[in-house]
Amino acid sequence: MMGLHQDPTDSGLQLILGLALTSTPQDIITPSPPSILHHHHLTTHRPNSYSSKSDPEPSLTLALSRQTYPHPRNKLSSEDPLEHTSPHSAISSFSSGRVKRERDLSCEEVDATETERVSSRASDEEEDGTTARKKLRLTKEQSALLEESFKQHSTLNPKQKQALAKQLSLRPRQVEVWFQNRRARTKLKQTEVDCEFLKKCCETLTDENRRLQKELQELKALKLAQPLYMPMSAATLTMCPSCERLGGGASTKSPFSMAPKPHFFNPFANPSAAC
DNA sequence: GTACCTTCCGAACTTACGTCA
DNA sequence: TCTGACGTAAGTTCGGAAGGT
Repeated sequence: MMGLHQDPTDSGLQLILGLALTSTPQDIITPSPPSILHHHHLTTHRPNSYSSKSDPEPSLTLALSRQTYPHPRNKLSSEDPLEHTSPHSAISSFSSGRVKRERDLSCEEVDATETERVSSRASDEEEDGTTARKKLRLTKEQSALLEESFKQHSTLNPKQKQALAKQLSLRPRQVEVWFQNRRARTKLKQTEVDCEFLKKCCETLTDENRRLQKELQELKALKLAQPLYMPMSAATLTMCPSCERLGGGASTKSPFSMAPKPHFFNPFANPSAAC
């Protein structure tokens, strides 16, 4: 997906913001219907990684995609009877602005009883009756293990969640939340990286555009200075102003002949669009 | 076969707490 | 000591997918 992090959400329907780095149809800005945009994932879709030197014309797009990856539930359905954690079915209780999830008490308290005895965190308010939300601070060891686990797989199935929770002396819900937030942070970070990347591309393209405009002006001025019927120096007319290399050769019949195919600038492969 | 409902899950968004400069 | 910024744990809402009827 996005080069660094394999995110299955990138597949599927996309709103592609192309940067016209290639001449492929991917450069076309494809609007998506509002219904699709409603639940969107702002991602940058790059078929190839940033550093792919083998890709002469990287396709850089900013895509709104719809997730189509197989749902985790499919592979682990009903493995975990404790994981009936539907937010829809969860009963939320409000008490002086503090909110608590009832399901943490009902569903996960079973396994939480042993773990919370060790950690004695995140449930103090549940035990003494107050509803003040206390902020859990994970220990270094817990964070390290979670990170390690996240590196292996960014999503957990219930069994993995249970095992990890037990190992960390946390509730499965806490592990789940940590992974959710971790995925969100990863995505945010990647989005920032992508944003910077797009900015740089935009700057490069702007510079290149400016240079080409200037080049065009020079050519126009040259054309006006030399009457068309006068014999012109082939070297002057076929010289690339960018690299000052003589072009054409035997195949160059007309000094103003156009290239058969538009030559798009590729900031990754060529420093100059003309050469 | 399909329309509807239920359940489950993840993403997105939001809130609130702890830390630190 | 106060305060605002920041990081992050946790709550809420919503939509999609799958299974059952």
